[in-house]
Amino acid sequence: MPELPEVEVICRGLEPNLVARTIIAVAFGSQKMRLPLPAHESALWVTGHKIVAVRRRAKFILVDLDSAATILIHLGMTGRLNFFPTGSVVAKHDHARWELDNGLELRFNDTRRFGSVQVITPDQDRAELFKDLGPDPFWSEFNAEYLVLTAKDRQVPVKSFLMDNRVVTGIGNIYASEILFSSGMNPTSPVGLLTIRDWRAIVTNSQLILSEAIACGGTTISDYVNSRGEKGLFQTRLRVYGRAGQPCPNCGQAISQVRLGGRASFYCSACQPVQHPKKSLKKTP
DNA sequence: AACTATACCTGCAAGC
DNA sequence: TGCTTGCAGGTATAGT
Repeated sequence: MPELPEVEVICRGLEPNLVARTIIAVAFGSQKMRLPLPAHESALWVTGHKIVAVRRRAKFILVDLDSAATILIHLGMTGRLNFFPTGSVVAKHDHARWELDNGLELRFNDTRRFGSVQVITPDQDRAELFKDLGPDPFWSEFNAEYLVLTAKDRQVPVKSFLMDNRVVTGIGNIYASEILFSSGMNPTSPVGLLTIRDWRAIVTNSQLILSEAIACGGTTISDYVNSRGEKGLFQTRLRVYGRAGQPCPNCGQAISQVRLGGRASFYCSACQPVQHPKKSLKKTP
């Protein structure tokens, strides 16, 4: 469900309602998640502690506590975080509940259970936790020079590359298609062929589209809602995602669909032509 | 090392 | 009205 904009919108919605609240009690469901739910002993770091910050790293939500522990939440495809009155009826797929000192409890609901909830204790190495994650699209480290270097001699389709956490975090299946459309790049292009100008366009458009999507409250295709239960609006601004056969907003030609890395990918074959190498890469014997 | 396919889950829509 | 099939916003892993 959620990519960077949706997770960011959820974080911003949670922040004023969580910071300075104390967690009174914690309850977990019994169903298996992608990662095991926190062990019982972890309650020591959570129960009776005050929330000091709510942050985002990649598609993770970090809830920092005054115990110096952090609750780390990933929403997977269908995860939601919403507030309910304490003691109200628990819904199907509610897997975690944090009771607060204001009569509300925060609930993590996740139909498909691809999400995760972890408690990071103060002794755990935070750098180690995120060591395989690339930069956020809004960081200065995400720039054309970095991308040229990282893509050098590689053949992966540029769309799969943009969705690779180790390269850049937060760009998922919807926004990858949108960013490449805005950049005039064919999603199948092998990354090694892109020029520094291509990467500059991709960096600029990534930041532009992701910030627009945040401003619109994210994209709701079927079930995404923010922390107040409201849908996003960016789905009305999608230009290619989910629009196979419909006219390209630029040139009117029918939008094409192709499967890359097992994911549906949308593009205009006129506005996003296939890349051709400028020079032959063939070695002369 | 780089790349691809698959697995993990539930729910929904489309096709028969 | 069922039943089957394929597909969905993510990511870790096993295999080529």
